Amino acid sequence: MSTAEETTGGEVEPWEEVTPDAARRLLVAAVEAFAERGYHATTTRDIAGRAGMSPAALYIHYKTKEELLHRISRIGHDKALGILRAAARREGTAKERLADAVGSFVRWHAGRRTTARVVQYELDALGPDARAEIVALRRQVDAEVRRIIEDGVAAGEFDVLDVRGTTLAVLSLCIDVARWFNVDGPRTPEEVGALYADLVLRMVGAR
Amino acid sequence: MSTAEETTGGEVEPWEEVTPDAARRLLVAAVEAFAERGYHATTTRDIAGRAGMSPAALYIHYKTKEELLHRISRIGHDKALGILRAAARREGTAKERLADAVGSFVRWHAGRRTTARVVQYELDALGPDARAEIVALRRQVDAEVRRIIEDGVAAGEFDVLDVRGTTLAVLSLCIDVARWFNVDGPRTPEEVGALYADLVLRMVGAR
DNA sequence: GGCCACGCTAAGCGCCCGCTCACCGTCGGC
DNA sequence: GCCGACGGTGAGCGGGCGCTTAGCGTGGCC
Repeated sequence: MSTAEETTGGEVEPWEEVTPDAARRLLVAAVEAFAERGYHATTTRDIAGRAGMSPAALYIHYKTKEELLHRISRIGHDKALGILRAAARREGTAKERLADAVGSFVRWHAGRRTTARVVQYELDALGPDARAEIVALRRQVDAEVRRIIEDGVAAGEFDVLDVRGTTLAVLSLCIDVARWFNVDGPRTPEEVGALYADLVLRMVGAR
Repeated sequence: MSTAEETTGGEVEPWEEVTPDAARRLLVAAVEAFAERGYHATTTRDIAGRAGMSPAALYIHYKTKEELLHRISRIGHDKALGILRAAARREGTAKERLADAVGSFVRWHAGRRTTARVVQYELDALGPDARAEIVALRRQVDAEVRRIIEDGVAAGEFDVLDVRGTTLAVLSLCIDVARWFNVDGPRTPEEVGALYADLVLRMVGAR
């Protein structure tokens, strides 16, 4: 989890773990298509076309279109969870850790918006088994944030009435960035991350 | 805009303006189907079936499947905007108005979750003209919230650095309720509305 | 009672979907 | 130089999609 990977410029194509090369190109094409049009509105011909291959090539590397979504969702959630964990488990006060966690989580959702959009909003298109696996990962994300907030409350740093509800709201706020963030808009991922870190510290009543 | 309409129990079917009866039944069926599976994954046969009609019946009342989505989106946005306006334009301090606006807006997104889900998350499925119309309504929603925050800042009630950014975050927080709210979950729409009103007042640094 | 207007259905058209299959070019090992 | 393994293609299958059309039952009006 290097800092280079965590920055949001997108210089590092973050699908290096997907091999062989053709499988990665298909997966990147699928991410773009799913993010633009949604899973159900995307055709396998469109994905293959973006990857510069014939429709049949897709089925050499993936059993079905759904498997593509599953792989994207799995890898994306792993990445998001890793980023959050790195911030949550560093040294520092609860306030510092929460600001860091929200900042980096938001930077990822804004900077890698296409991936985040698929990961966060196409969950329902997965079958029951795959969905269950992803839901388990989401619970870990929730637990990570909740723990920071609980630490802050215990240390007297935060003033929170409803820890679970506030955790939900904080995550909801961060995740929804993937819906509205516009690459051509006036804000950089860094700016949104800083703004959101401040807003979340206010939400938890950080002193 | 009676208070009865604004409450979230769902006793009042809010599609009374849609006539004749068959057209309303089809529209209600479409809302349910779109909310469950998404626009693209919903078939016209499914909608007609839920309304107890043959597939062809749909086309007597609506030109296309997209027109159904457009009508739903238009009516839903009108409703959401009306609810927000009623709260935003009442008498009271900026703090009271903001709490009221967030509370009622969130209660609507939670209590009428199926409608809100379609309205907020299926925008991209509309064609360019219909989308432009809806986007204009969204700008009015944004302007309404921004005005309360500006009023509060001007009156010295709020402490906000970035008014546009904070407005965006507040709306994002409210809208995303439609994604995660679960009718069978532990929270009522009223509870979420109250929690969120408190969180938003913290975000704007209300004294 | 005759008749039309209207709401609806049964059947189906043309299209494009996800996916398959028979086949092919290339490249490393002997 | 031949051969199998492998990654890829062209063509196309079965099916379900959005939508249309011909025709039918019924209720209101004279």
